[in-house]
Amino acid sequence: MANSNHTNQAATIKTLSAIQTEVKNINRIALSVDCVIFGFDENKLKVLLIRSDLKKFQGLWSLLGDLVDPKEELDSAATRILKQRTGLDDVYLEQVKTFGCIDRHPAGRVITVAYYSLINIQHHKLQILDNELHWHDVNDITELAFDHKQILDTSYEQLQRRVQEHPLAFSLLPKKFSLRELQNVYESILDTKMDRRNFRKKFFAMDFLVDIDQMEQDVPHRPGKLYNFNYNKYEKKKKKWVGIDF
Amino acid sequence: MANSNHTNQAATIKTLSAIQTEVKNINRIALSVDCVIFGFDENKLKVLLIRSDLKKFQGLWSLLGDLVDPKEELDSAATRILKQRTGLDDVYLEQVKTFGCIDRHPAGRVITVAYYSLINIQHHKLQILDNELHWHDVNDITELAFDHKQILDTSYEQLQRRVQEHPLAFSLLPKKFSLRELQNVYESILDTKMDRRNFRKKFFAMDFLVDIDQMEQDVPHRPGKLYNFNYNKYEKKKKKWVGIDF
DNA sequence: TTTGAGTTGTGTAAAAAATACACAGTATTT
DNA sequence: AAATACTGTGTATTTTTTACACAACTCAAA
Repeated sequence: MANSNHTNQAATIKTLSAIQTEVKNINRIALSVDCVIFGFDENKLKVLLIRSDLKKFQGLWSLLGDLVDPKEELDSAATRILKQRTGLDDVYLEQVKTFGCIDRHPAGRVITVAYYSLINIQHHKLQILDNELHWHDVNDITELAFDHKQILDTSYEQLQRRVQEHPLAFSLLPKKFSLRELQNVYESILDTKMDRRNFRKKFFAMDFLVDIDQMEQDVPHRPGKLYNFNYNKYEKKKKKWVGIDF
Repeated sequence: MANSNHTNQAATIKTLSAIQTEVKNINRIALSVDCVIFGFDENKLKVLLIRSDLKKFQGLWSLLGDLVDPKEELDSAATRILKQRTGLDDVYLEQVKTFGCIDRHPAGRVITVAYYSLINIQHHKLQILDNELHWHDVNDITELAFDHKQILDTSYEQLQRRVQEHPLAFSLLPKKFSLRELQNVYESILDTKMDRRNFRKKFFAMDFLVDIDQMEQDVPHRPGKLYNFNYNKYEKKKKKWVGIDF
């Protein structure tokens, strides 16, 4: 096979300069990072999209992405994009998958590393003055530029799996939240309804919620208690595994 | 930020040729695929390694990888590497993560997409005549070339999670297997002991195992029954999800 | 042929977790 | 003052998970 840097002949040790020649001259591919930025508002899971800046996709929305600089770490590129677009750093960010279809980008071979991030829309609202940048209901999206619909779907599926096994939901909420808000996050991400009493029982039993002795404000009904999530306690007590279940 | 292909100024539509110029001239990075090939033998989880063909890492073992050709799909590159090294196609293969540290490769910026695959060592034994290619106990590995130890660790952790939620274990076994062999796979991957009767009960209750009415041969003790895994039945009946659990 | 080693195959009782389910009380709006 | 929309709480039932023991079988070695 052409361009192999490993062979199965014993004792074929390549020099570094030979490899360098290969790396420099032959197999170079453009690399981008795309961020699926999730938020939660109006009891719906949202994703932040921008109008495509490519003529070919004019009118379509796309994820927030950028080329990776050759001197830039992947995670740093994702963090940079987030910071540029939302003004936020210190957000939950996780690599999802790398998408490398040959013809996914009209400009040539561009492979992209997808990340998703979870942000608290309230903290962020100020930043979207730009009317080419908008929050969209995840479930209303049918078409996006490039292969971004596929990237969104994959990220959403990963979020659905992860949110059940890790305390991600809190990243979509303010530091103080009511149990109803928390349940709404789960119900919208997982697209299901849960029993309110059992939901409460479950979270109280976990014992990671801190009752901060405050009540909701400005709700048009009886206000509920507010809680924090205690990440420290979680880190100490989190369980290792579960069992075989498929 | 330099090289941005998205801006937050409304109505900035880039032409395709402008983007093409960027992609061609600036942000090009070499791309490779590395495969973590897991096997199961002697009641241990194994990984297939090759002696590094780079002088800098002479003596160290490394994962099986190669540069991706600009005209090659990522999955195809992984499949190709597997076919080259093991002679097998039609194996379980899954993308794990992309590793992009700036200085991970001595030849310059090379980012690598890691895959893991699960193969049945028996089917494969013939192919390793090459004494630079060897199966190693996963748990005995302390150092590898490049950042391959980190890639292995990440892949192994992902395998541990996945094997509990998906029927992967069967890919490490022959089509016909005994329940003890199956339990040994789980115990070695998860590095734990399980109760034999409860293990059996669980798998029989799932109802995906087919009793093929054959017995183990050539075992130095009372032979057990052999089973197949019924993937069709699994695909039809697999559960959607579980619940909040962390 | 006997014995020891190493395994197979099987069931039940107890504990833990998940589920289903109803009503009185409180803040807000009209 | 009435309507709305939520809060907060407990129990009984079902399901799942866990812990645990023994007789029978095959092979290999004495």
